[in-house]
Amino acid sequence: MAGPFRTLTSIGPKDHGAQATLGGWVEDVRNLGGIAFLIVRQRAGTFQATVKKKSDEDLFNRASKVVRESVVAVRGTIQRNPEVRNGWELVAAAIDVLSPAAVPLPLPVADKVGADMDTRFDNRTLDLRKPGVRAIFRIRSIVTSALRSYLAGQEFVEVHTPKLAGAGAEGGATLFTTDYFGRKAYLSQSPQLYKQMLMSTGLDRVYEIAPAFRAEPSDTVRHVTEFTSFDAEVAWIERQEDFFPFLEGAIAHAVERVRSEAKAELEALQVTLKEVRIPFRRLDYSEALELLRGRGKRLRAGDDIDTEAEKLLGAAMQEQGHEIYFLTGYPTAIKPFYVMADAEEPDVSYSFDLEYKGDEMASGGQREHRYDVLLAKMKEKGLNPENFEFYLKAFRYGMPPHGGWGFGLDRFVQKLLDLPNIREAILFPRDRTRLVP
RNA sequence: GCCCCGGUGGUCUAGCGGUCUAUGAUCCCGGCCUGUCGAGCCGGGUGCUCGGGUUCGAAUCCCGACCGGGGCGCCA
Repeated sequence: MAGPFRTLTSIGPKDHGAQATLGGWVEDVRNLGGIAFLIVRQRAGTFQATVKKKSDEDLFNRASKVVRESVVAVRGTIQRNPEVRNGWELVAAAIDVLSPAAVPLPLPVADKVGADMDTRFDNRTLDLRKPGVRAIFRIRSIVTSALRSYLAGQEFVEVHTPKLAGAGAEGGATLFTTDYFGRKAYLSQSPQLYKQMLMSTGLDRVYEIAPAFRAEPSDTVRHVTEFTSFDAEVAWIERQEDFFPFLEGAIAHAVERVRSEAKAELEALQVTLKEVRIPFRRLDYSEALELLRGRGKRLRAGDDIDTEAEKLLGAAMQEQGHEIYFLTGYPTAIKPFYVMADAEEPDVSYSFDLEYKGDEMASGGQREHRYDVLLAKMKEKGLNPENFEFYLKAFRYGMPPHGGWGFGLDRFVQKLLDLPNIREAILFPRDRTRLVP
């Protein structure tokens, strides 16, 4: 099927002499006096349209005046030419400006100067015209596709839980509120409660890739107020390690797919991806404290691992060849009510964080499925069970043992591609100050 | 929320009390050029975030506001 517009990738020197119409954004106009070149950008790269003054002076004059970044359709003859970058050029017979670009551009697209992040996000659609910026989102798409196909192969069901909620997940401090026909509603900060509820139904392996909202006024390169969470929950486990292979497999598969399917994008970003070896290293909390002590950082048993400690551990693991590792056995006291405590040592919980290049990618663990214990822990954490009746109901009539994780997709893409800021991995990021575009 | 740093043409920057009628690049406009591909050459164009203060004199120093970048806390 030959549409009116040909893609650059469908054309080569073999088409020598053929008529074609190509569309794109004019990246540059070079008028050399008697000959002019339009460098036109498409999804996959650029092609050159050539106009000679002596063959069509009117066309030559109009071509020379096209404003950069305008959308044009160029009709002409494909001419083989080894001197040209693609090995061919389009000798133009007609050039239509389908949509002119205004002057000046608020952001340089193909210029030799950069732009600040703020300027770029204010003009994100122009920013995304740059091949390196777009490459991030082609890769992100491969990642989500790989996660889905891997888990589908493990008999997971993809689910979608509500993002408007009448009660918070684990408290209330970090929730955005909104008006719901005169009632107070919240934007979901996590699918945690819902995916657990599903474990009581027979949909015993579920995952969800969806937005989560946090009203934390965080101001860092790894926090945004709206992020994409890759959550999963697995029932019929005996210990949390039983579901680790699913997370490991999904990540390894995603990296492999990116390595094989995004070679051009990785090159545009100047990123080399190493193969991910599974299983990942498991580092126990107490082992981590000892390791930190050896590096001059003293934490008392029960303390949370702060950012400095996290970076130190990351460096230590990296030295041992572990770019990615599980940090297991966090103190029960610093974990939410739904995590299960160790049967032998109740101060230690069946929980973990997944660390990647010094940053937290995921956290999860085995959940408390015993109704009475769950209820007691909820009260212990100062939560009112009445607000969670809808959730507790799922535990009252038979809940299998289960566990799962929440994994930050944006953060993963950031670290995978060594991006300096999580916002780079999000098309239209939302942070403390940015709500537009 | 706290701490550090910063706001100069459309964009990215130099300057950090007078000689700033503000640097350079990119961009835009005009001119030259028939093979450019980071095109080249010549000429021109646009700017000190805002409000107070210090000073003979402020882009430059001080205070405040607003905006931005980074760190911490929190976490995905």
